[in-house]
Amino acid sequence: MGRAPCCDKANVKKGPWSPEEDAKLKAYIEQHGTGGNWIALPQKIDSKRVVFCTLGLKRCGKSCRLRWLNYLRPNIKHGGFSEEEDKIICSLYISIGSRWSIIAAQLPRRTDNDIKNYWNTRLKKKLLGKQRKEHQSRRGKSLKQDMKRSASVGDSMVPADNINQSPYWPELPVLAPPIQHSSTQEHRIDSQASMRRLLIKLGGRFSDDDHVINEGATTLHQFPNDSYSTGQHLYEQAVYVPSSSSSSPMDALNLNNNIDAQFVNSQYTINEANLHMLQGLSGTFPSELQEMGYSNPQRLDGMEFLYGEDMVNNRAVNPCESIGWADTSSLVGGPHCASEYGVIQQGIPQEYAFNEMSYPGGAQ
DNA sequence: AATGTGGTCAACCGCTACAAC
DNA sequence: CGTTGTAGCGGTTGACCACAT
Repeated sequence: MGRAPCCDKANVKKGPWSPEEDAKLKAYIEQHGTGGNWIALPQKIDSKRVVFCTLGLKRCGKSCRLRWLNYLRPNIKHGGFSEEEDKIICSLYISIGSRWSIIAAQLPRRTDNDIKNYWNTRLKKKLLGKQRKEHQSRRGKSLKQDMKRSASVGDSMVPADNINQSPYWPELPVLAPPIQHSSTQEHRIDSQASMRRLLIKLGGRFSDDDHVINEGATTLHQFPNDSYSTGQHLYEQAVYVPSSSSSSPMDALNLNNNIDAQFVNSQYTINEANLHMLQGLSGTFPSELQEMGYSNPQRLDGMEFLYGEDMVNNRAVNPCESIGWADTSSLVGGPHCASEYGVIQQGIPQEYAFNEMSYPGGAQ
C-alpha cells in the first residue's frame, strides 16, 4: 500500500498560476512565513483569507513551495544569463553533473529550475555546437591527411559509402583498428587519459565568441609536458587530490559555502572507486555523449573512458571494466563529488575554471 | 491564412533524504 | 528501530510562442 498523497489531488488546481494566486501566496508568506510546513500552507491561507480574494488557495503545498522558490521569492533573476554565468554553469556541470541546486547556490539570485532549463535548452546545445564544429574541422584535417596517406599507399581504409553517413559528422573518421589491451591497468590508463581529454574538450566549447580554446596551447598550459602517451603520470597530475581535509577541493575553490557538507568532509584519494566515480560523473550527460558519439562508435574520440575501449571498438566487454549508463548514473553524487571539483578544476581550461574571480559574489 | 515544427519555460511527478514520533 | 510525513531535488511534460513552409 502506497503512501497517502500529500494533498487531495481532485481538489487542487494545477497548471499556471494566476496573478491572484501569486498575490495571495506572496502576501501570506511575507506576512507569516512558510511556517515550516508547505503542505499545510494552502489550508492556512484558506483560513486566513488573505488579500484580494476570499477564496482559498486550492493548490498543492508542493506547488506553493515551487512557485515561491522559483518565482515569487524576492530578488529572483530570470533569463539574461551572462557569459560569466555560462562558464560557471558549464564548469560546475562538468564537475558535479546535474546537481542543479548546488550549481544554483553558486549563482546568486538564480534558481535551480531556471539553470536546469537554461542548460537543457541552450547551454547544452551551445556546447554541442562547438563540439561538432571543432570535431568537423578536426576530422576535415585528419581526413585530408588520411587521404594523402591513402593515396600514397594506394589503398584507402575507408569504404566510399562510409563517408557522409551522418548529418552532424559529415567527415567520418577512419575506423581505428581495435586496440588490444594486455591488462586492465593499461585499459585504465587509456581510459583516464581519454576522460581527461573529453573534459578538456567540454570545457573549451561553449564560449559564444568564436575563439575556441586552442586545445593544444591550453592543454599545454594546464598540463605541462602533456602527451596522451604519458597516461598514468599525467592523469595523476590532473586528478590527484590530497586526502588531507585541509586541502579539500572546496577549500581550493573557495566554495566553502552553500555546498553540501558531505562534500567538504569527504576524503579524496585516487583509487579504483574514485575512477569509477569519475566515470559515473559522465553518466550525467548520456544524451549529449550519445549524440557526440555513442551512436557511432567511430566517433568516440575522447570518450573511450565512458564505454571502455572495447565498447568503442564494438567488441565484447568485460562487465567489470565497462560501466553502462544505468550503472554509471548510480555512481554520480555522494560524498565523492567534492573531489570532482578539484579533479575537473584542474582538467579544464583556465578560461572555464571555476574560481572566486569568475563569479559574482564568489568568495563570500 | 493555415499548418507544421522546434524552442522555451513553468509546472508537475516521482523519488530520496531526513526528521519526528 | 520502524513508520510516517515533509522538504527538496532532478527529470519530464505540456502549453505557449515564434518561425518556417
